Amino acid sequence: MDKPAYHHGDLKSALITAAMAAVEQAGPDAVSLRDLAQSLGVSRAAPYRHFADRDALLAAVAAKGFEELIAVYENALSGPGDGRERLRRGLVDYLEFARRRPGLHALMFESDFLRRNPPPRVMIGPADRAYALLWEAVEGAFPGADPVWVRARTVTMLSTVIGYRVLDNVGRFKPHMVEPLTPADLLDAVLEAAIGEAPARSD
Amino acid sequence: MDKPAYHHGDLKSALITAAMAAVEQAGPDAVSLRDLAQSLGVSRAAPYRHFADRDALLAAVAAKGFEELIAVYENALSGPGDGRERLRRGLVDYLEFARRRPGLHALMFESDFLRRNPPPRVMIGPADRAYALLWEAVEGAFPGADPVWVRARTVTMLSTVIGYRVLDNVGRFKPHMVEPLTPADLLDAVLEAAIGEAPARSD
DNA sequence: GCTCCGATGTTGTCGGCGCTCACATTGTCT
DNA sequence: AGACAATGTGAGCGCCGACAACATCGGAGC
Repeated sequence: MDKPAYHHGDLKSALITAAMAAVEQAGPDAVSLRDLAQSLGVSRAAPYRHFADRDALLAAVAAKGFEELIAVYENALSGPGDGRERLRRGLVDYLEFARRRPGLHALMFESDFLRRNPPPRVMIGPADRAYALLWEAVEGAFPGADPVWVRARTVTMLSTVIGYRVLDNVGRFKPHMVEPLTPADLLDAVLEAAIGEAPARSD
Repeated sequence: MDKPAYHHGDLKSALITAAMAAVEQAGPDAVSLRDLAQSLGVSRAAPYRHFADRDALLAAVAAKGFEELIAVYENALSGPGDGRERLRRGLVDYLEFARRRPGLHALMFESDFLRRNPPPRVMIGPADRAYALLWEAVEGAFPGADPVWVRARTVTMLSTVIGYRVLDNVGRFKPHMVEPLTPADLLDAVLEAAIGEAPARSD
C-alpha cells in the first residue's frame, strides 16, 4: 500500500488545496510551486501539467475562495427574517469570512496578481455569482426601489465592507484612532454605514 | 564630465524614486533590486548599503506615497468652502490620487508586504498623519458632533472610499453591474455614502 | 598635507524560484 | 497487442534576494 505511485491521482485538486492553505497562512506571495510540489511528494515540474503557470494556480485558488463566499452568502441570505435582516446577516458573515482568512481575502480582492493579467476566466464566474447574490439581497432589502438606485447602493455597500476589511486586515486602525469604540461597535458602525437608509421617495 | 563616479551621490533617494516609478508602472511585486541597481548604473549589492532588504525599500516608497497623500489632503482641505465642502473635496482628490496610481495605492493599503512584517516604522508616521488629517476634516464637517461618533464615521468613511478604489482598481465593477451609471455617477454615489448625514440629535 | 577610518560601492557566491525541454511511465481506447 | 494521450521526472536556464570579502572614496583630526 501507498507505494510511491507514479501518478498522484488527483494532483490538480491537491495543489489547489495545498496552495489555499499556503495563501491563508502566509499570503499569496508566499506560494511557491516548488514548495507545494515537494510537500505533495511530486517533482518540481509536475504542477505545470495542470496549471500553465503560478498565476493560473492562484486563480484557481481565488475561484475556490469565491465558491466558499457564495456558500457563506447563500447560507446567510436564505435564513429567516425580512429582506433587510437577511442582507445584514450576509454582510456580517462576509465580514467574518474576510476577517478570519486575510490571506485568501487578499488574493480574491487585493492581490497584485489581479493587476498582472486580465481577470482569469476561472474566477470571474464565481466572483460574478457572488456579486449577483449581494445584488439580489439589496433588491430584497429595499423592495420597490429604483433599480438604478439599487445598483449604486450595491456598489457603495460592497465598497464599505470590503474597504473596512482591507484596512483592518493590514492593521491600519490603531487603538488611539478608535477608542473607546470596541470591535463590535465598529462592526455596527460599518453595517449601518453600508446598509444605509431606504431611498428618498420622489413622489 | 560624467565619468563613472565611484560614489553615486544620492543613491538612496534615487532608489526610492526609481522604485516608486516601478511600483506605479507594474505593481509592488515587480520591483527588483537588481533591476533598479542596473538602471541606476550601480552594482547589484549597492542598494543594501541603504536598505536592509527589499521590504525596507518598499516601506520607504510607501512612506513617500503617504507624504504625497498628505499634500493632496492639505491642498484640498485648506481651500474655500464650509467644512463639509472641504471634506468632500478631500475625498474626491484622494479618489483621484488612488485611481491614477493603482500600483502605489496597492503598496500603501493592500500589499502583501504589509502583512509580511509589523508595520514598518518609516511609513507609520506619514500614514498616521494622513489619517489624522481626514479625522480633523470629519470633525470640521460635523461641528459639535459627538467625538466618538466622529471616530466611527471617520472609519466608515475611509472604508467606503478605499474599498471603492480597491474594487475598481482590480476591475471588479463590470459594465453590466452598474449600467446605466457613469463613472461620475458612481463617484457621486460613493461620496454620498461615505460622507452621509449628520448624527441624529439626541436632545 | 597626511593619515586614518567610516561610508559607500564592487565582485563573487549561495540558495531559491518560475519555467521549459527531452524523456519516462501509466492508463485507456481500439 | 499496439498506439496514444495524460501525467510525472530530471536536468538546466535565467532571474532574484541576500551575504561576505574586498576596493575605493571623502572627510575628521593631526
